[in-house]
Amino acid sequence: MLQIGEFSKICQVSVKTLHHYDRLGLLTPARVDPLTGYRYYLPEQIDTMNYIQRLKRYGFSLEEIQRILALSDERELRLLLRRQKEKLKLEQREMATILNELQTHISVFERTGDIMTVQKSYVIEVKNSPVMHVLTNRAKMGVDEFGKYYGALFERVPRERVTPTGLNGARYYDEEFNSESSDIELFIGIREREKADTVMEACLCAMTVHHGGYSTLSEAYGAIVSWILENGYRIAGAPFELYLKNQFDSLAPEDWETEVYFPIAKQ
Amino acid sequence: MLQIGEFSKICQVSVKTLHHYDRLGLLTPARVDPLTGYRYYLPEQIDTMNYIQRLKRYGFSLEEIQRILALSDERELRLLLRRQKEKLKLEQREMATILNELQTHISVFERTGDIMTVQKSYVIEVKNSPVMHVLTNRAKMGVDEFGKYYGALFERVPRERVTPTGLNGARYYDEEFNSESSDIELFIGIREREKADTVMEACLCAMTVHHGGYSTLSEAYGAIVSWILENGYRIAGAPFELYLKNQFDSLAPEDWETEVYFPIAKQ
DNA sequence: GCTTGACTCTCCCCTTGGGGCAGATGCTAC
DNA sequence: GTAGCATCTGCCCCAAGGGGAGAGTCAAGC
Repeated sequence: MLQIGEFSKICQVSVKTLHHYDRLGLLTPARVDPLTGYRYYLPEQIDTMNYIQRLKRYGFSLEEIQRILALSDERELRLLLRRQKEKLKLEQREMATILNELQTHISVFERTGDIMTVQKSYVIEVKNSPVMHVLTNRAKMGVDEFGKYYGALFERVPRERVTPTGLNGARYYDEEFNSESSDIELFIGIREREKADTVMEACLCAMTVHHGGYSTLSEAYGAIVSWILENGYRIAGAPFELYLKNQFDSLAPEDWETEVYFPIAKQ
Repeated sequence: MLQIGEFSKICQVSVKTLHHYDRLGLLTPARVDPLTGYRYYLPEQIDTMNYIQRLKRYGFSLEEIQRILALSDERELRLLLRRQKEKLKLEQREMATILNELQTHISVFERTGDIMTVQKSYVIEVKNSPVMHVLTNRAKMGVDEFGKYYGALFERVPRERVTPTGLNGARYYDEEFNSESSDIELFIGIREREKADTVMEACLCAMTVHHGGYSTLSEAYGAIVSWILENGYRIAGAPFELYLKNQFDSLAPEDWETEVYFPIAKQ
């Protein structure tokens, strides 16, 4: 039997951590002296501890680790490991995108000497939005469910024998930016006016083109809104985006292009 | 002037976050009504908010961001951005290593059907440690200062005209594994017995070879210690490691090799 | 047998970046 | 005048522990 200090040294974790895991029920000592409360561990528990540390490195939370330890189904475990791998890969790609963004930022900063240039370079245009015949799908959704809802929308294309124009986008009705549940209307442009759910008429808009991944998209929104406020217009409707170039064109995030439109009217 | 709700929508951050930033002094509203406490923001503050979100994506903490916003020195800012880039790159490399580890784990698991195999594959040997003549440097250090202290040690090689054998390692005296401050003795093996600081005599050891990066090294320690406890030996001295293959051989972490030695004696 | 120092216990507060809710006002429109 | 939002402050909560206080425990030395 090992005292907590010895066990902690062998496993290279702090005593605090062992207390914590005991309290969570994640790794309870083999024996706890009922009089003194001293914790005693068995050598076999070193393996369990190493396994826990390993799963922690893989990015599982302690709660998930606890479930994994209690798991008897081998297939389920396999599934969880694979899913975690995909999650790590995704994080890695996101980190690569951010690194790219940071590199761009540094270059622009060193060239111009202004730290804000990189996010102020939006050219705002006032023009009529294009007329579009669209299939639409409006729902309360989280931004992570975008793909799911878009999929459902695209399934209608062959079924209803329509021809996509390639102009796809989304309109944000309640702009709370909850990110977990917003009122979003997805749409895909089609040629056939008579088969469309809606015809989006032209309307006067302030718009700009956003280059890059969606994490910086709010900067485009900010740029347009401040332009509107500073130029004597007011927002006259829900804003929408058109996805000109994105991941479905097999492009890296830094090459994506998105048009952001805000319907406006003179004050 | 914008109310907090409008400002929050434009910047796509929650009202809670704006309250939080106000309390931290990170982004204070341009005007706060002294009677009602209502916060009012200027359109220009949208840029600041976007800048903050950008720095947050780059991985700066809110405290760091506050310092950056207060910064007037352009060179210092450049330095901070570059340093952050290096930090992100390091994280990215670490994530790649972990992904590799996870992939190996999944393969071994699918081949053997046992989730623990991958960390139980240490072959423990009982043998005499090699006799080594070494230059040593014992100090309280954090694991992240390893490189620094090793550098100092290697500078002595040309100065004292000694010939490295390529057997380098470290001995851990106080095995608290504080990771921030441990009593560690670094050593590099040399040919010349008479010029050595210490001669490490052969002693009976339980040892194993660890393959892979150092994040899993504690599993080797755990494996040896449980073997010692289960086989009627006791630990008879401070353990040490020999770095056979590592980053200085331009190898990826998964190809590194480390020998771990624990001096032992019969119970 | 006593003391000393090392080890361990529980309990409470702290960290980061906010989220959620309660109860109280404020603002605006009808 | 009042209904329905918007907003305010204040309090507790999350994960994964860290730090320290104050008290009890254990083994060794005298």
